[in-house]
Amino acid sequence: MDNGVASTKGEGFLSRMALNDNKAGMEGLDRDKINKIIMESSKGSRFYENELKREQQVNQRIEKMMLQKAQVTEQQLQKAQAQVDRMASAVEKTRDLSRVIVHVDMDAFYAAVEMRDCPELKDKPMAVGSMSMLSTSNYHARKYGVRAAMPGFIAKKLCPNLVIVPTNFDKYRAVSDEIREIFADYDPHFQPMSLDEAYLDFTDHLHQRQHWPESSRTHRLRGSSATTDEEQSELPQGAVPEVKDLSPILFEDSPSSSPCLPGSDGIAAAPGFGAFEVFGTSVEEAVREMRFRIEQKTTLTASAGIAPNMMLAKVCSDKNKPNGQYRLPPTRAAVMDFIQSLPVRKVSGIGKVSEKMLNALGISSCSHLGQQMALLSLLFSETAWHHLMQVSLGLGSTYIPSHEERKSMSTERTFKELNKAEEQFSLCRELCGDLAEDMKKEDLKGKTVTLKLKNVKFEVKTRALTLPYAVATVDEIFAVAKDLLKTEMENESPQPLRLRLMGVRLSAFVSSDDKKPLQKSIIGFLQPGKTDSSGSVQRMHQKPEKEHLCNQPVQTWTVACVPTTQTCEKLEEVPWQGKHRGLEGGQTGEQPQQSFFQRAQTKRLQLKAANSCTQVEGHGLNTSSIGSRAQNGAESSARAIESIPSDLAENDFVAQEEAKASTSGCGVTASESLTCPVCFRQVETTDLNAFNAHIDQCLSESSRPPNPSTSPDLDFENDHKGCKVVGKWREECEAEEEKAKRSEELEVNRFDPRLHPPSKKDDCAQTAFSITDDKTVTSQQPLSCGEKGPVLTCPVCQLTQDTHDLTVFNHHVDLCLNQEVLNELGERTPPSINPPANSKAPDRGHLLLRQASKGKNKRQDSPSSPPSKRAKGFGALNTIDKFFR
DNA sequence: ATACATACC
DNA sequence: TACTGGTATGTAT
Repeated sequence: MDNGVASTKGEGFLSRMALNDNKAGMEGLDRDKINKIIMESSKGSRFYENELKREQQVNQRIEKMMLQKAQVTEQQLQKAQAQVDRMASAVEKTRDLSRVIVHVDMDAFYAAVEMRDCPELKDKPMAVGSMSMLSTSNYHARKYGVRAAMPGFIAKKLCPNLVIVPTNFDKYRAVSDEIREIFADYDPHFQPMSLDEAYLDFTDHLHQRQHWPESSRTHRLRGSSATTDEEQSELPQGAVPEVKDLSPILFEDSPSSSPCLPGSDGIAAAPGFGAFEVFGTSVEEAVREMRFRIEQKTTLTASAGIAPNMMLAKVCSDKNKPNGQYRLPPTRAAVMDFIQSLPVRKVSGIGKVSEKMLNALGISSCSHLGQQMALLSLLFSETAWHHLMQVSLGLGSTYIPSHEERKSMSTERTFKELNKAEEQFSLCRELCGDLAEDMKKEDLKGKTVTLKLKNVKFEVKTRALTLPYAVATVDEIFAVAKDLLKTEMENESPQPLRLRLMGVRLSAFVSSDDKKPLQKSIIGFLQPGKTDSSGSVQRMHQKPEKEHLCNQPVQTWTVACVPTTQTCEKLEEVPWQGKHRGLEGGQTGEQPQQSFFQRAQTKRLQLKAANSCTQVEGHGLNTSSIGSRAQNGAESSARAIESIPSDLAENDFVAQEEAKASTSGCGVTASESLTCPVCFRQVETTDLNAFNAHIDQCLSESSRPPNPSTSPDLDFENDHKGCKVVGKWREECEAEEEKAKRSEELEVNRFDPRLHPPSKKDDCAQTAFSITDDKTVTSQQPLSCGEKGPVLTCPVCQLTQDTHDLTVFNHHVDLCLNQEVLNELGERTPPSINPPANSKAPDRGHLLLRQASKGKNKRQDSPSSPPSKRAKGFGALNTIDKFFR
């Protein structure tokens, strides 16, 4: 506004507040009038004030961008253009039009369910939600500008007759289960994005379908029995018109007619009734059939998009909404034509803010996107402009990635102002309880606790702390969360926190046994020669139906642009359940014959568990120092490794791969197709540019750190013979392996002699085990090196450690254990790996000491002051401490 | 690692 | 009576 940015759109009000008429059912509305009402309802509210602030932040961001743009020289632009062109043509070669991806989306789902169950509502404008917030609205209501994510009270102003129905998730979930059963018939590995939405890969179904007899493509109209029932009995009241009547929503101007209406193709005219419909073998017929079955089963309609990739399918499903479908033919011409006029905002992943930034650059449609790519590459981050380039070319994921394990779990609640410390703490505890319950259901533990606070001015804060161990119980979570909360109170003191929302989240999951992913990657790295086969074995474990993917160019990095939202509800289906499949038999404690190292590992895990318990109980926590100490050399070196691939992505990958192929025994394979060292699939090209582009894509995804929870550490369970193929673990192993292979630097980092223990023996025979039985030793209260404490002796290298910090100590043991594995495997591995036991290492004790003290520096109070004392130190918070006695 | 912002349903 | 809740990811520090 002041800076002239907002005026680029010619609107006098906040763009963030304005009606989003992007969605279906919102065409041809009186936007100005609606926006006026929205503004009037909002103006002056704290919410509005906060939106104003955020709007200005966005404007500043845009201003900054424009300044940058102004400084771009013609020369830079030309250079960028050349790069963009090269990239584009390389990426172009990875285009795959062979898959048939379908995105299905129920029409106004919650509202439709409610209307179905309450016919009174059918002709009325209605919405599901509350006076505070609406989840969705029916199409009647949309005509008034009433839509999802709008507060009910504003909706009421737009449409005084609006009926608001409270949400009933159990019901939606039940319906969702019904439609998912149908989805599974077309793609058993369909990916639900929420209760009402899913991606399906129809490719396989269509191949089979070609040979299906007509009877298998015949479906009954509205019967109580299953739709695939072959029985030829006539329905008592199966007349065609009734179908339309039963439909919960009347779409007068629906772009496509209901499949069972007269006039549709393939109606099987059972005399007089038309009780059956036969569907053809084409994609469109198959999708129509699926939608038909959904409607027959649930009385609800769905829309679908058919396209060669996920991004396009998503856009297409919106095209003929409601109750319609749209197919984008799998030709480059059709795709490019479709893309040109597509508003950027329609693309999943480009939201309000991105749209506004692009608009400021004169970009509103995808054709502009392509035209401005050079500029975008200079102004946007690499991931961002790569994504935009994909979009501009109409590219997207051609396979539907299965959801991995969840990465976080949280609970949050909004309430009327809460400003009493005691109430805030008790609420916090309640939230922790809820979260703990949910965590238990999925048998998860996490190391990072995040507290989220929103004050009455709608300002949101998050405060996080990462522990050296994983937690899951109320007490454990609360022990951390309450300290985070306390800290915030102190910061605000003497004013009270005036909260309107509080939330608690757990992340940095670790499998229930608190295992670590790091070690197995080393095994994977060392495993000789069987990379290719193990790759496919893994895939058979994971997703056998996707074997064909091996021959596909996979635009892995575009996955990031695909919506990855789970659901709105905690009890939603959890695809990640069963992630331990195939691992159960290999748990540490169940091994009949454990090696010394296995026992050591077991013991260490027990120790960790014990620590978590001790820490939660009693001793006032000094949690603020824990997180900073969680790092040590091992972890930082792991991070260094992970950062390498992205750096390398800048260079010529192929050359490096080829150089290494002889020693690593993998990488470039046959002459007419190349094996991607990241995703391990065959890329059917001999063009190195195309191949490099493919790898770049894969890298930008794989350079993300692996999810610890996907990788229970089986290094010892699998004995030291190498990488056994066990479920997902293998997948991780492979990914790590690939990263490791990429550079000699990796070896340098990974096997930095400084990280390896000297092999000389120490005469101190005391083992860690006897020590760790001492319950006074916890990583919670690390003793500085100068302090007296039990001596810690590494059970592997037998050396006394110059630390009393169990975190540091455990990492040392980890390293030693790794070393053992390396030594053993090293005998069967190319000599490029030095047996580090022989290397002359700098004083390890010194190294650890340095790390320990680095952590100590971050402590806020003296290490010698017991945490319990510190907890009592808040004069202003006496009542709080009392509260927690 | 932490904080914040953006996005999706 | 006055603007959600759950999850993921990107960006900056």
